[in-house]
Amino acid sequence: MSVQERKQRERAERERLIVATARELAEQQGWDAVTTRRLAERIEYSQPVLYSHFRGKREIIGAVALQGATELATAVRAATSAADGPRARVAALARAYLDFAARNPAVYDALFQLDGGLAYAQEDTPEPLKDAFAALLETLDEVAGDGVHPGLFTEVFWAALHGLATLSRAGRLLPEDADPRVELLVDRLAIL
Amino acid sequence: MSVQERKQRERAERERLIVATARELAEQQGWDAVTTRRLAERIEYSQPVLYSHFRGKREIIGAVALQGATELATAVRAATSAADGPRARVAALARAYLDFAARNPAVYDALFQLDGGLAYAQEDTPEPLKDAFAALLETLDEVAGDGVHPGLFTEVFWAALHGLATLSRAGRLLPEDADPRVELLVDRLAIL
DNA sequence: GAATCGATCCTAGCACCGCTAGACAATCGA
DNA sequence: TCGATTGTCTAGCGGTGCTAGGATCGATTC
Repeated sequence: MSVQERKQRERAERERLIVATARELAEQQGWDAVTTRRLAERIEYSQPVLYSHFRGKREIIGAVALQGATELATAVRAATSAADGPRARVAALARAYLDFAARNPAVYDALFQLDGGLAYAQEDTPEPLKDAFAALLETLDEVAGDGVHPGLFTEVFWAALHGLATLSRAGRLLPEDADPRVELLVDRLAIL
Repeated sequence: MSVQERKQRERAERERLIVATARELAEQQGWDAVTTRRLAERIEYSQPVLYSHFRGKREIIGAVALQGATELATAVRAATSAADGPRARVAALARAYLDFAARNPAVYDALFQLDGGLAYAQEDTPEPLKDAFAALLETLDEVAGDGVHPGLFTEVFWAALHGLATLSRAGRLLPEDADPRVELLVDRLAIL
């Protein structure tokens, strides 16, 4: 029994190594550089080993995405819980979100830009994704305004943040005015 | 001289054919299906012919993007000019933008999701891109609010629309509440 | 302790990708 | 009519994601 447990442990450890390496490589050189060959070489196993853990590259991206969702939720909750008052909380949320996207571009891509084979806004949506949305909802709930469904409000606010994040990163928006853009967004969307 | 002109005409015609075929194929089966081999086969020329018109696949995507930018600008202007009053104009703009993204997903991807090798928010940004932004600015200018730079306001509004467009299309948002989301966005962001 | 047998991993290769060198044919100017 | 130029194609390079099948290793059994 103990032998089997050790094997399972080692297997789980290797799976973590794969995901961590994929993430690292993606952050260093972009997802295009994350090929199954390079990934295999970095973990010092052959290519087919990857396929004994994941169905394919897509699932590896998905695994990185789930990791990212958990971290994003944590980052948002940490930022909002440290702020006083609704206005400050919403602003902190927005900054934390955009900061996460800027600091972890590859992870953000895995979450929202690439196809990680994950289900969204559905029954079988993985828990980390639901929880990340919940983290946004917790703070945005109180500023949705009367008669506005908090979920709907959160979706719109989230979409705005997502737009800012992606357009900024793609060079569609100049980075200089990032702060006033956030201020404008918070002041207009949130009802205090 | 006339012979040369005919050749130039034919060459330009073939270039249009390449772009149109790439766009068609992308809309039908997604950009992943747009390979240089398939594209060459569809236009009934060999692969290298593509490279006598474009530096590579990226430039073909860029060409589709520029076409899309022109059409997006036209669609937005048509919608806003048909609306009465600032509120109606902004709402029409938002709907026209999201409608364009939903009806031409591949073109929208070429514009904002994929790398078409185009410069944005810079000196050498191609005219169609500048004009598409200008089309948004024309209408949003009047609802930016006092003391808010219209360009900055347009960027934020655009980012919100872009977020809604991409998250909707990726299945991150359920399509049912599309209308109320737009209403909320317009009511909150625009100062009437 | 040796033999067996199953799990595990790797080598090799598939079909496809973007892109290009070099052979070939068609057309043009002299 | 002939040479030069232009245009196009065939063939192939190195890369991709993914997989079949053989080899090897280690736990189990006698």
